[in-house]
Amino acid sequence: MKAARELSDRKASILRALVRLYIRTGEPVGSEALASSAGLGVSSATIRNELASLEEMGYLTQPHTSAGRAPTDLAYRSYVDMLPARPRLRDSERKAIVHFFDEALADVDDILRGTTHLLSRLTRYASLALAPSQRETAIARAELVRLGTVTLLLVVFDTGQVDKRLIDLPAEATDDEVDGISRAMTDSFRGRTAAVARELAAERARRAEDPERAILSRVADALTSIDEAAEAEHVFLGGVANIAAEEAFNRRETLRQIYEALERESAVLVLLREAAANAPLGVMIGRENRMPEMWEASVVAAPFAAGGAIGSIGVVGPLRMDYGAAISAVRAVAERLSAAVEALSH
Amino acid sequence: MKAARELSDRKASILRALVRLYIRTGEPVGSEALASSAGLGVSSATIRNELASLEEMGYLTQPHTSAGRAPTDLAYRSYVDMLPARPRLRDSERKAIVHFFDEALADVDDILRGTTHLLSRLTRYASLALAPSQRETAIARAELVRLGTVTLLLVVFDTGQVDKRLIDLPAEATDDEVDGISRAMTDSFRGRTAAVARELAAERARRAEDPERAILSRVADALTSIDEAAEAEHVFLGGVANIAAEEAFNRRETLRQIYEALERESAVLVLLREAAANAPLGVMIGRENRMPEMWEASVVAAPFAAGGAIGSIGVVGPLRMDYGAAISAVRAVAERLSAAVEALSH
DNA sequence: AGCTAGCACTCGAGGTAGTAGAGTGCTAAA
DNA sequence: TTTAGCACTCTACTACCTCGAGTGCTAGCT
Repeated sequence: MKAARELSDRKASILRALVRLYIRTGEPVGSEALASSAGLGVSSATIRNELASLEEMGYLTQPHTSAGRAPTDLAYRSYVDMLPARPRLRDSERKAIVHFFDEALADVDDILRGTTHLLSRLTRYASLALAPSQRETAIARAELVRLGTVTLLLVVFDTGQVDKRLIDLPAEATDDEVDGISRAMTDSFRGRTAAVARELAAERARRAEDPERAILSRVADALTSIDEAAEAEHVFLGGVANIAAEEAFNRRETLRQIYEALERESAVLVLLREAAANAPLGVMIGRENRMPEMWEASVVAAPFAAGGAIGSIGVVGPLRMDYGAAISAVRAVAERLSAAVEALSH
Repeated sequence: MKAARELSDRKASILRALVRLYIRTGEPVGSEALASSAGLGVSSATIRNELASLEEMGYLTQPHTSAGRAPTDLAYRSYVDMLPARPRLRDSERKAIVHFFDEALADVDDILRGTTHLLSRLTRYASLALAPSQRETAIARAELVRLGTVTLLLVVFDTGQVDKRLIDLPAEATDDEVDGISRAMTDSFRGRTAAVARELAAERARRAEDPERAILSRVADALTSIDEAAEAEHVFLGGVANIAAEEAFNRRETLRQIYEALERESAVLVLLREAAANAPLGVMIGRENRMPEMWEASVVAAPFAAGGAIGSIGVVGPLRMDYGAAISAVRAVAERLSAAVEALSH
């Protein structure tokens, strides 16, 4: 695959038409089909010459000599880069999106869960959502709740997200002591991030006597864990059956790998974070993905704002996905989502 | 398919051997293969006669005249019923299970999430878990947390599970009023189920003045929702890539339907609840499942005890799953799981 | 009465051969 | 530089054949 020099206008038009056709049919496209499709105004022979040239440049492949050409990753990349910056959305889709976000009150997690369903209904691809990192989110309340033999550290963030850890308190701690520490925590942690709260707890532990010392150091450990998990725990998937339904994933092994990757939260995290790195929207095509399991797939993702933090949503489909539709859907949903999530915190 | 009369000993042996072989190879089994397999002590001709008879009785099908026989659902059913009541577990598996449950402290949801991974690693099938219904679980703490414009109703159950709902309080409610109600709630809801708490809130709302009346009636609404969602919200899946990897699901459409069903929490709920209805373990084979989407699959599931409530875990695999292995794994994990969850609440 | 060896029969899997047609690259003329 | 024309290539499809796995049935044996 050679370096991607600038394409002539005509090459670009031909490439665009070819990719469009290939996305629709999934069959290698021949020069004749291109000539008779929308007005390129040149004969099939000319197109043949251009196709040979495009192939040499690494944009196309030929399954065999007497077949048409299929796009390479590079071709999809050019195609996507040539798409209009703000593609139009069908009315019915716009309506579905607006309707969804008019719905009942819910917290960020609920909204995101719903968003994945919305996105996969709109696009017929699998969809992903990554909640804004709670690392930057302030704690609204933190407390200890005694349950039988164990105790629960409960942390409520300003976004309405809740995280919790079981901790094992020393047997000699009385209910009153625990309640006292809980009340002190609630006051001093409010408005801080989990990481800062951890430091506060650790420091106070250092200066305290047992059992308070023991309790606070367990709390600090749990807060470390909460801080670390703050990103990973809130990954949502929707419409994964669309992957199994997608005929472009014709090899069993491909299918398996994709499902395996989607099941690893850490993988989804990386995928979404990289794909949504560019505002307002990013597309990762085939081998542009760092994970080999996703080399047969493309990801269209967009970040959304939530207070200071950033979340992201996206869809996963085959290389020959309908990029136009996916981009407009993801983009429109991300915009509405930003608005909805921002509204939550004001 | 005729009624399943009692099988002669020889028919039963032949059937068992055939199913075992078919599970291993996935190919229709012929009389010769059966004769040369483990000691039935009769010739292939005799076996042929028996096979013809078993086919007439509805236990076997023949893809075409010159092929061997494959088991029907009925054959799998007999096979499973013939399996030893308490199948043995391999040492390595027992060790993996014990090791898993020795792990760190976690709440019911975390344990179940981990359990699905454990089960699908052990069996190479997809696995499901359904948390014990919170309908019967007592509330350990309930409170209102103000977040910007909205307010969060937070409910912590004795099992360590947490549920929450955003509610929209009347603008005229002061922080003090909300705090007062929150404190009163915490005291009066402790030890009650969500449904009972709802009644308490509703009744108190009837006797109160605005804004308390408004607040309490919103709380009652949210509690209704929490009570309703108490079962549905805690469904866990693991190892779903195993479904895509399973070559027995050779039709695209089958694969799609299974993924679609597993994505519907309500479907998984029904599936697990029905399959795990019989203690210590239940098996639903193909068309025994109520959902047509699952007619190409089997479910092995077991209930586990959690205080008064019952949860369940299970695996989903092809009709020709290795029932022996699946049953022993599910059973062993369910037993350990019961112990681990019970330990949490004492 | 039940079992089994033997055998004719059936039918799909897999190989070979031939054909149609889609698509190409090249050449020569406009 | 473009294009009509054409020879060439290669797959998909079909028809046909053969092989062999597996059957059901019959006749004889225990």
